[in-house]
Amino acid sequence: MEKEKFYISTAITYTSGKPHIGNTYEIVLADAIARYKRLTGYDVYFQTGTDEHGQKIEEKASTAGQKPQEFVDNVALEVRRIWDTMNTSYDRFVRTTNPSHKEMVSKIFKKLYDQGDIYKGQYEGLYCTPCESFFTENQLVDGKCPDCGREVHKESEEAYFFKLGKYSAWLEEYIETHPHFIEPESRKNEIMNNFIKPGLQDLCVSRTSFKWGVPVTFDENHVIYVWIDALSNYITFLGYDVDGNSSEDFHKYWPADVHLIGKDILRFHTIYWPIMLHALGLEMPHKIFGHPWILYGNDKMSKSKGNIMYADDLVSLFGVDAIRYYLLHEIPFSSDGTITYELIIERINSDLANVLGNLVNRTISMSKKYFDGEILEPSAKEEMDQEFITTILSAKDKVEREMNELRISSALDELFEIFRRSNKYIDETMPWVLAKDPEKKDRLATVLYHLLEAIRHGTVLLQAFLPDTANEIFHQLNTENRYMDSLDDFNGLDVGSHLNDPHPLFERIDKEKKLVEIEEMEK
RNA sequence: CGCGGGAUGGAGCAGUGGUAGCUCGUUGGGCUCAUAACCCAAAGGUCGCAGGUUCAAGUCCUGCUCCCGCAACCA
Repeated sequence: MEKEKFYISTAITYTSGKPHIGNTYEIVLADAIARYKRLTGYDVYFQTGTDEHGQKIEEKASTAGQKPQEFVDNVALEVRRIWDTMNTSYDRFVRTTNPSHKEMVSKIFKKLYDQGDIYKGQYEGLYCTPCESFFTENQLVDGKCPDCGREVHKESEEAYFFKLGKYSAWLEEYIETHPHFIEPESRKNEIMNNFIKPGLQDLCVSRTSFKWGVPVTFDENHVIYVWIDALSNYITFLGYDVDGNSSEDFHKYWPADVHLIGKDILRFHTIYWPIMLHALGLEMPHKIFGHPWILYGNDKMSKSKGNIMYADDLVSLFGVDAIRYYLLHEIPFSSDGTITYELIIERINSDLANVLGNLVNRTISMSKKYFDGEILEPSAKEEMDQEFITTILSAKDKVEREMNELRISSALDELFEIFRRSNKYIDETMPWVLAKDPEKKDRLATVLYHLLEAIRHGTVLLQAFLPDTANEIFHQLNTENRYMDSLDDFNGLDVGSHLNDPHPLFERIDKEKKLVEIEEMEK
């Protein structure tokens, strides 16, 4: 039977600078979903990358004394390095400066122009001559240019516009008849009430104020609006062709199942993008999910506040899986989450070191001590085991339910219930007491089998979230049985096989000491 | 009255109108296989404020206070 496909994308990162932990959250979130879908048997296509055009980049490059291409090459490399540091399993890393992408964006623009969805008109706005920039009424500071403080004046210039208004009613109806198209729901309401219901204005989709972008082929003074360029990445890199010669991959994977994006760019993905697709006669993505932000304490991360955390620094302090765990578990589904060093340390100690790490360590140690690490037949089941086993077996469906709603944090909670319940089972069965009575040897072997098998169940699911840790546990268990379908039964470990030596998975962190260390480092 | 969200024990969050839950932290106890870890128990909440509907409201309605986000071509 052919596998069902699953296409997930992150937004492409704007290459104006190094991405911080908040930007990195998105790729990790997408990665957990992608890994989980692969684990459960989907043919997954996971795309991420960088958005490399626009005025801001042109300016940044110039400040850095570099050519724009040189500048974005460096940033893209940095982005990719961070994505790799986070151990994310994207299938393709795309860059909008790719020549075939640019060519297709031009063609898309041309097609929309030819069919009358894009037209040439006049852009009117408040213009600051020295800064060569247009501003809106709201952007002005005391009625003057927010950048230089000088007077602005009304000016108009030629520009191309996209007829959003024409599709306004269609979009409104589409969103209303597809309740899961935009999530979380609060975001949907925001978009509907603020933008769609009042009626959409035509969007200015060309610029003449800078050069770093995809040119309008039939009018060389104009550069295509960066969002048209950026959004197209979801189809161009899959092999979409405007002339009807799209690739096999395109037919196979489009429409996307999930566009995972930050809540700040929801507008572009829920208005411009669907309308573009509709105008091109393409299907809609199934779901656009606007994830929340990560705040440092109560503040938004920003350079001016000096409170930016970077993924690579955090990883060198705490390890990849600890950071992955924090991001995946601590950020709520629809409201902004918080990150601080204290919270990271608390989470590592209580969940990873105590609940998970210590469980694996004590279980394997007992097995080593009592049976030299050999896995023996669980031949002495007792009444009390049933409830334990049932709990372990039920975790898979609970995790599935949460993952289908993209509630990653709740899925992890359900998964960790396996480890929590196992720690309790140790106290209920007291293996160290059984070990003192030679007649209880079969019972002891059974208890240990149950524990090891429960750990294996948890670890199979854990692969989606903490892949390195899962690999290490499988190694210690000395098993290759890491597939989802092995979770329907409770007999996945080979009797007669031997465990490898236990190694702590996560060291407990001395909070005070670590915080001092971090403070020293930041000086 | 621009729109949307939020206000629940020390912290972070769940909560379909019917005895207020979870994780962490705190306190006491237990155990000793294990990473001072694990298990049990307890303390701790007038569920932002004021009204209303209902046999019954954290959950519905109205008003108010405070916090956050969005407000269009800036990616």
